[in-house]
Amino acid sequence: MGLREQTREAVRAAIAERALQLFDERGFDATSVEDVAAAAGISGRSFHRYFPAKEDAVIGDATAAGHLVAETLAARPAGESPWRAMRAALEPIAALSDANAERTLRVMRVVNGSASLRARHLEKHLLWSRILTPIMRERLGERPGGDVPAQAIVFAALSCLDVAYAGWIAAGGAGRFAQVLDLAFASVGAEEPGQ
Amino acid sequence: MGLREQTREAVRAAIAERALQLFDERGFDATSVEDVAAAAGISGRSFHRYFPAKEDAVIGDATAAGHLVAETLAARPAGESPWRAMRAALEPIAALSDANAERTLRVMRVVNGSASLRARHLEKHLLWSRILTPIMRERLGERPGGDVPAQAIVFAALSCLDVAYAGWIAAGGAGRFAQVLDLAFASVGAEEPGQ
DNA sequence: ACGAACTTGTCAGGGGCTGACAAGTTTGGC
DNA sequence: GCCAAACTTGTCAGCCCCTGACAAGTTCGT
Repeated sequence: MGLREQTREAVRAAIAERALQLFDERGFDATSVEDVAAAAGISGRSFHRYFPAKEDAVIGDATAAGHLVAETLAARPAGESPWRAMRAALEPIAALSDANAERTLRVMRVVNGSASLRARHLEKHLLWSRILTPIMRERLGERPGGDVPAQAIVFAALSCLDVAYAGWIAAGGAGRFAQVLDLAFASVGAEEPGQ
Repeated sequence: MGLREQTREAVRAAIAERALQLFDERGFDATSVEDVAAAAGISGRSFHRYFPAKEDAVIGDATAAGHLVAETLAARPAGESPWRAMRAALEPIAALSDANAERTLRVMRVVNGSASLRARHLEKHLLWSRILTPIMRERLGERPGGDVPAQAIVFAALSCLDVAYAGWIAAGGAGRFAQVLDLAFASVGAEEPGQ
């Protein structure tokens, strides 16, 4: 990686840090891009050269995390039930969330506080599902109904992820996140799905 | 209902109709509020007096449908499994979708074609969940983990609803929507959830 | 050192949305 | 029918998000 790209990444991180701080203090909607840019010492126009949208300063890179989950899912043993495999595929996310509990809580608190951030967050799920659904379909084997079964499992799992985050935040970040995620999965899924 | 309120509702419906038509033809993002307003014979400012946001002309009243689902869920027999009860609670929505298949398909096609419309659509789920979660919690009885189990079931069910819509659209609206919804539910849910 | 590649700020402009205000219309009591 | 109150409408001004274009400055590889 060139030096230029390296500094660019550093500046990017600095802006994101400043942005998260301001959003947490004053609220996402009550903080303009100009505010963030000024706090980071750049122009408003330059902010958008680092982040296509205001929300992206909080959400971060969605693709990377998506592929991490996809690889984990693809590596699960074939005998494992779909639902259990999905839970396992999300383990890297859960582990990261527990390892960086403080920051994760802050981010998710900010995200949950704004409709446009929630929206952007859910678009991430849509992106993930496009990667995960083909893997899940292969795992399910021949079934009628096209992508519906695979997609239903994937989205239900991602819903569990979000519900777990909400529950974890509601508990003030007490306990391990992975455990809350387990509870969410156990509340929904079948070990042996019908059809 | 007063005469004034009646005409207001009629104008509202006319604008929504015109808007949906334009959005379907040119795309949601490529159509400005001004365009819709001009097509409806009003000013852009007046559009926002009928709809708080551009998206609302497509999405419609979210609260009404939410309460319909909530009432149906509350009326399900206590012995029924949570997952089966959720499926039954969505039956009014499915029935409406099948009864107005043409329009439902059009709306969902437009919604799926724009990120901001998808976002608005998912905010509706959030609203519904706030109504449904307490009912589901009561149905589940005493469980550890606060709202997590109830919320996980609710959101997983709403995910199935959306996946079913996507599947139905992908099939060009062939067959009954309720049947696609059944498939989605069967792919995910347990009759007897753990914990 | 020097040209190429990249970054930055400024300016201009489109589009969503809101508050304020004046002009016009409808409503309900008389 | 008449009139005051209530409501609707268009216009104007303004904030904010986001983008393209351009000129000025900086950095990189040779």
